[in-house]
Amino acid sequence: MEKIYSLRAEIFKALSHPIRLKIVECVSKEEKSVGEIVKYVEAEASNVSRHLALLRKAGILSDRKEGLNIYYCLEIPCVMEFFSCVNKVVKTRLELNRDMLKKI
Amino acid sequence: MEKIYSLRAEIFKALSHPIRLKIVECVSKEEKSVGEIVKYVEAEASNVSRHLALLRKAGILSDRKEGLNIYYCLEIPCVMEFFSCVNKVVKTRLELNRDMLKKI
DNA sequence: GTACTATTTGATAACATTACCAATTAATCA
DNA sequence: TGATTAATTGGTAATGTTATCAAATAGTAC
Repeated sequence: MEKIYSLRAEIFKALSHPIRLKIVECVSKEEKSVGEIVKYVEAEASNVSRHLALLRKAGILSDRKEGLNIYYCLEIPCVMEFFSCVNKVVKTRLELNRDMLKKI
Repeated sequence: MEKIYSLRAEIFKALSHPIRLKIVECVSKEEKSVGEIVKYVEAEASNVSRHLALLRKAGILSDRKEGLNIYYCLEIPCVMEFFSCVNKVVKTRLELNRDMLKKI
């Protein structure tokens, strides 16, 4: 398997967790401190910290230190364009479920 | 965590494996039989079969049976638009690696 | 120096994913 | 019927991911 497919897969893997998707949404408009992100996603700080590190390592977020705070922002804004397509897939799946329900 | 983030994450998870990305590429232009896909991705048939099932379950591929063969095709063409953005991230990462290399 | 706050890291246990080989199903045809 | 081909499924061991709690780091202010 050519390496390029693995490199691409890593980006999708970085986006394949609900907390990480919520983090991406949180920082998509403007940078946010870790504290703000933790409040937004409603998860344990240490857990969020790991997800942030993973997103940074994948190249999706970048960070900046200022005093005690660390601010994260979306490094690759085009990632946001994924969501309308993903919502389309999700919608189709939910509609299929609804149609199956009708048949019961 | 709202359910919608988990549903979205499942789509990304389905795309987060090199073999599955190669499968998506393989069937993106026209439907292909499992045999053709197996040749294209150069992996074990049983392995490819499981990846195909996963992509179908996620709603990304659909399948059609004809005689002994099963044909898969891309159900959600907009997925292909992800790749130019993903390549951008990959390129940035590779450039960072190159720049680090220069400093050694 | 101590105290305080923000964030990350270590250790670990629970859980999920993957590849492999063998066995199975399903369709076709002689 | 049995043989052949295409594809999937069962079992399993190896590997990877995640959440949690405690501990550590790093910056600020006194």
